Amino acid sequence: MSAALRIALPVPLPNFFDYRLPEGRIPAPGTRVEVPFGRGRRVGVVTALIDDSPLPPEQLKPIERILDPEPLLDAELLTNVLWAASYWMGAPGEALSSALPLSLRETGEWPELGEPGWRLSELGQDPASHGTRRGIALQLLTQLQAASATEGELDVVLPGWRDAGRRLRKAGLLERFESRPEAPPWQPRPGVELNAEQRHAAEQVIAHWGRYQPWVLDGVTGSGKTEVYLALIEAALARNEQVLVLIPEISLAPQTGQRLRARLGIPIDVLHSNLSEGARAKAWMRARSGLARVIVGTRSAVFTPLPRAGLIVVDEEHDGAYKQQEGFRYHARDLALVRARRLGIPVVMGSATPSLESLANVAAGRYRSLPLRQRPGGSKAPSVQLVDVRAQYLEHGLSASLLGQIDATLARGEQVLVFRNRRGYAPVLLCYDCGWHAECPRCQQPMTLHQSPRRLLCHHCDHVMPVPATCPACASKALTPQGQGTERLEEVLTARYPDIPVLRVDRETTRRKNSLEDMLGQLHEGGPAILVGTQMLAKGHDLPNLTLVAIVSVDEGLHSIDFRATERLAQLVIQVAGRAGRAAKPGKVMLQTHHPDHPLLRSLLSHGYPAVARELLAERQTLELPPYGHQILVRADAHRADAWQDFLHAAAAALQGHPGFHLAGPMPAPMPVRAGRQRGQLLLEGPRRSLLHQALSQALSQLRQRPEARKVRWSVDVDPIDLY
DNA sequence: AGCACGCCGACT
DNA sequence: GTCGGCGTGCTC
Repeated sequence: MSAALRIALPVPLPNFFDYRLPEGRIPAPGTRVEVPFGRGRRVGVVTALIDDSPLPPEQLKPIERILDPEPLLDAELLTNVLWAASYWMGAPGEALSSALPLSLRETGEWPELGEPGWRLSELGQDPASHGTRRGIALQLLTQLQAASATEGELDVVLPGWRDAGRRLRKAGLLERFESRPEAPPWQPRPGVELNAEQRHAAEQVIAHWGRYQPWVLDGVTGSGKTEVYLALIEAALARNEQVLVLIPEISLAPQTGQRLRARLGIPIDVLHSNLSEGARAKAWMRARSGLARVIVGTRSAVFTPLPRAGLIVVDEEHDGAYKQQEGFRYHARDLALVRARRLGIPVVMGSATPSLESLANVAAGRYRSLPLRQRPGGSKAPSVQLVDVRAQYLEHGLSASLLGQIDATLARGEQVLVFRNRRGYAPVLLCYDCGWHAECPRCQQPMTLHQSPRRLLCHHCDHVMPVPATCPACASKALTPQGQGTERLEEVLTARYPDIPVLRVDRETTRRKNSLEDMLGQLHEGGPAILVGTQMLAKGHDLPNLTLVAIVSVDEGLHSIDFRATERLAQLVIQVAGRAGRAAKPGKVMLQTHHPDHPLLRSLLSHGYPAVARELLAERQTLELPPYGHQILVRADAHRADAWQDFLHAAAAALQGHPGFHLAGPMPAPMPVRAGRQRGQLLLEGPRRSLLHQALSQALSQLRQRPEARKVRWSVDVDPIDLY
C-alpha cells in the first residue's frame, strides 16, 4: 500500500493507473499530467490522491510534467464523467477523452479566450479618411468610432457588416485585433409576448429555480417551445448564470445559434463536432471560465464545464442522436440529467413527441410535465389523411390522389414536402425474369441503386459495385429498379413539374457545410416548390409557405422486429407532419400506406401522439420492456460465427449465478452479417438496473481474461436504443 | 488501443 | 540464410 496519484489515461482499459507523488505541487483532481506509459508518454487526468495504491512504491513511475496551472475539469464535471464511464461501462480514460476538446487531450496549452475584435486604424480615426462612404460601411465606421467591438457584438448591432469590414480593412481604415476576454454584458430586451400556457410553463420552472427538477416541455409543433426556452434563458442571464442548450443535429446549430443571438443580444457559443478544433477548444474554455453565457451544442457538448450553471435545455429530447453509437456509448440527455442533479439546477426537455422514457418518468412523478397545446396566432393543426394504396395505380410510387393534392397545392402557389426515408434511386434492383436481386456480398442485404453517380451502394457498409447491364444470373435485360428512393422521386417530380423547383434534401445533397441552410433559405420566401427528402427534413425548419406534406410510405416501420420501431415511427410521422402549415395557412398531410387499418396508424390519426404513447407504454409494461425493464446488450462480431458464439457463451457462463435478470441469447444479431463479419448478441434484461450492472461488471473482469475475448470484437451497450 | 516479443513461410 | 505474418502479453 502506498500513496499515489490515480490517473485516467486515454486507453480502452477499464482501470486507472497509479503514479508516484511528485515532490513539489501535488496536482489536484482534474489536472492534466504527462506521464511515462509503456515505452512512450501519455497525457492523463488526475482523478484522485489516494493512500492505498495496491502497487508497491518502487513500481510507481513518477509524473513527467503537470500541464495545467489549475484543474482543467472542476469537481462536478470530473465526477460526472467518471460516473458516466462506470454507468455506460466505458473506459474512464476514454470517457475523459470525449469530454475534452482534441487539443486539450494532448499537451496543448490553454487557448486564448479573447474574441476577434475590430477598431479604427490610426488612419481611420481621421474622419477625412472616410470619404463618401455610405450604408453599412458608414454605420460600421460610426459604430467603431464610438468604441471598438467584438465580432459577436457587431453581428448583433450591425448584421451583414462583414463585407464592409473586409473592404474597410483593405482600405486601411479598420484593423482586427484580439480583444480582452470579458463576459458580454446582457440587458433584458423586450421579448415576444408569451401566451398563457407559455407564461405558465416558464413561471413554473422559475418558481423551482436553483434546484434539480426535470421538466418535460410537451409542446405540439408550432406551439412555441422556443419562446419558453428564451424566457428561461433570460431568467438565467438575469441571475448571471450559464445555460447549456443541447440540440440533436449539427445542421440545427447555426440556425439555433443565430436565433438565440438575435433575441438575447449576446454572442452565443456554439459547440459541435464539425467546428474547427481551435474554435471548439476556445468555446469549451470560454464556458469553463464563465465567459460563455449561453452554449449551444450537440451530443458531446454535454461535457461542457459549467461553473455558473443555471439551466440545461435538451431540445427534441426524444431524438436518438443523443445516444453515441460507437466507442463510449453514452446518452447525452441522460448525462445532462445527472449533471443537473449534481449541479442542483432545472433541466427542460422539449419535444412535440416526448420519448416513452420521459413520459414514464412524468407518470412516476420524477419529471414534471409542462404541456403546450395551443398554437399561437390561431394556426390550425394540419389535417392528416391516410391514402390506401393497395387498390390504386401508382405512378412511381405516387398515388393519383396524392398527385392531385400536389397539383392543387402548387397551383395555389404553395410548397410541398415529399417525405421518403430512403436515399438513393431505388432500394432494390430486381431481375423480372429470374428473381435475382443485387445483394451486398459483405452484408447479404439488398444494395441500393444510385443514379448519380450510377452505382450500387450498400447502405450498411458503403460497399460499391457497378450496375450490371444484364442479369448476372440469367443474362436477361429485365433488370428493374424496385421501390422509390429520394433520388428517383426527385427525377419523377422534376419531369412532372418542369417549371417548379424541386429540391432534394438527403445525405448526398447536404454534404457541403451549410448547404441545408442554403436550400431551405431559398424556400423561406418563395413561391411554389417541391422539397423531397429524408429524415433530415423532419426537424426544426420553419417554412411558412409549406402547406402539404406527402409521406410516400412508412410501411417498413410497421413490421420491424425492433420494439422501438413503432415509437420511432409515430414520432417521425408527427414530426414530419409538423412541417405543414405553420403560419396562417392550414396544412395538410397525406400518408400513403398498404396498411390503412394498422392500429398504430389508426390511433395516431384519430387520437394523436399522446394516445399512441399511452398504448405503447402499456404494451411495454406488460412485456417488461424499457422503460419498465432495463437492458444491457453485449455485442460481438468476428470473421466466423463460432468465434462470437464461443465468446458470448463464455459471457453467459460468467453471468451464471448472478440474480435479478434474464438472458436472451447468445443469438445472431438482427443483421447477422455486416461488412463481411458474423455478428451475435447477448441481451441482459431485468427490472432492476443496479442488478444488471453488478452482474455484468463482475462478469466482465473475468471475461476480459478469457482467450475467447481475443478472437472477437465486442462491446457493451447499456440502455441500447436499437438492437442492430 | 499501441507496441513489444516470439516463433514459422517466401525472398535477396 | 533474413523480412515479416499476427498470436499473446503488458501498460501504474
